[in-house]
Amino acid sequence: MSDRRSDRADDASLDLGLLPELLSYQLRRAQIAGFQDFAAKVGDEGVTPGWFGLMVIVDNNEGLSQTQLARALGIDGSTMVATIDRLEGYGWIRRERSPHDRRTHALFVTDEGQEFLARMVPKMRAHEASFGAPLTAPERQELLRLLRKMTGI
Amino acid sequence: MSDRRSDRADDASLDLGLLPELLSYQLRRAQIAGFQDFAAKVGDEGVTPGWFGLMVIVDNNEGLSQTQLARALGIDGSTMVATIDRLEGYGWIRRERSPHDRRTHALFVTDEGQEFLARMVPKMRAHEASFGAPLTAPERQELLRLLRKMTGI
DNA sequence: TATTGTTATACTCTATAACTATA
DNA sequence: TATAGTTATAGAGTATAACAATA
Repeated sequence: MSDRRSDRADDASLDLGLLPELLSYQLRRAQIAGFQDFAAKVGDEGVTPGWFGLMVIVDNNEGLSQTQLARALGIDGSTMVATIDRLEGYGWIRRERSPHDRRTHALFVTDEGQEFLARMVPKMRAHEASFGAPLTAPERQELLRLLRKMTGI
Repeated sequence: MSDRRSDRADDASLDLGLLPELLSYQLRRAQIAGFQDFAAKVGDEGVTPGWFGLMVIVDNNEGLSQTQLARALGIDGSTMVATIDRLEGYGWIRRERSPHDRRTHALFVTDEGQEFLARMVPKMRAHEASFGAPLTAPERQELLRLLRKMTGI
């Protein structure tokens, strides 16, 4: 390594300019930090936050369609296909032709999917606890309130 | 559309279970909302929040290396190459062989890049204002404080 | 030996467009 | 005509591994 001080040396010295005062920037940083903590505490089966959320929504809305699920997650229906394919391949989600509208696939969490969720939920709560650990309980609630207020409920 | 109520009808009725109480979930939602507002208010030149942040960091740390920049952004050095290639192609960033260590590329914002930033920064502030509009000024500051506290400064 | 930047390659997530089966 | 799901395809963004130049 050079000992010339005219070369910038350690990364910690970088000046982030106006970034730290931007909500967008701090939100992105917090979300990345959350993702990394999730990967360490929850993601040992290769699961992502998105997959976890998808499983929870199907579990709480049995029989919903792929289109409804895609809308709830804000993604295109074509994107949903491969995701459900994989989750079905893992045996966690089951597609069923709806008898009322034979175009739609009603989605269900299988027994194996229930076991997966039963394993995940405590890990998810542990992740929440460790990720939110720097905050007091009222601060954590206030953060949730402010985030909800900003995005509109 | 079916009139059978045994089919789930409107997406608004979906039950999100434990998700709304999770910091990870609300952070992700807020970040997505922020990204969309950014795209509407700032992204008219096809720029992303990541590119904007990169330009700001180079602007505030002229002559830094690609490796330093990659570390500051938390991405791999190999990923940085194509990004700098494009930004160089747009004429916003300039690579220069460092005379002290001829392996490294010192990065600089070009005059055109400065003009780009001069156009972007006001748009970014407008985006911040509209995105944070549901919050009062003290709430916005408190949100920033809580996010910083959680991710460790 | 180690590091910087590069290339080749692959994987994930996302979208658009065209298609089919069905409504 | 319109909608649900599918397929083909493409574009970002990311990573790992191997490499040349340089330290």
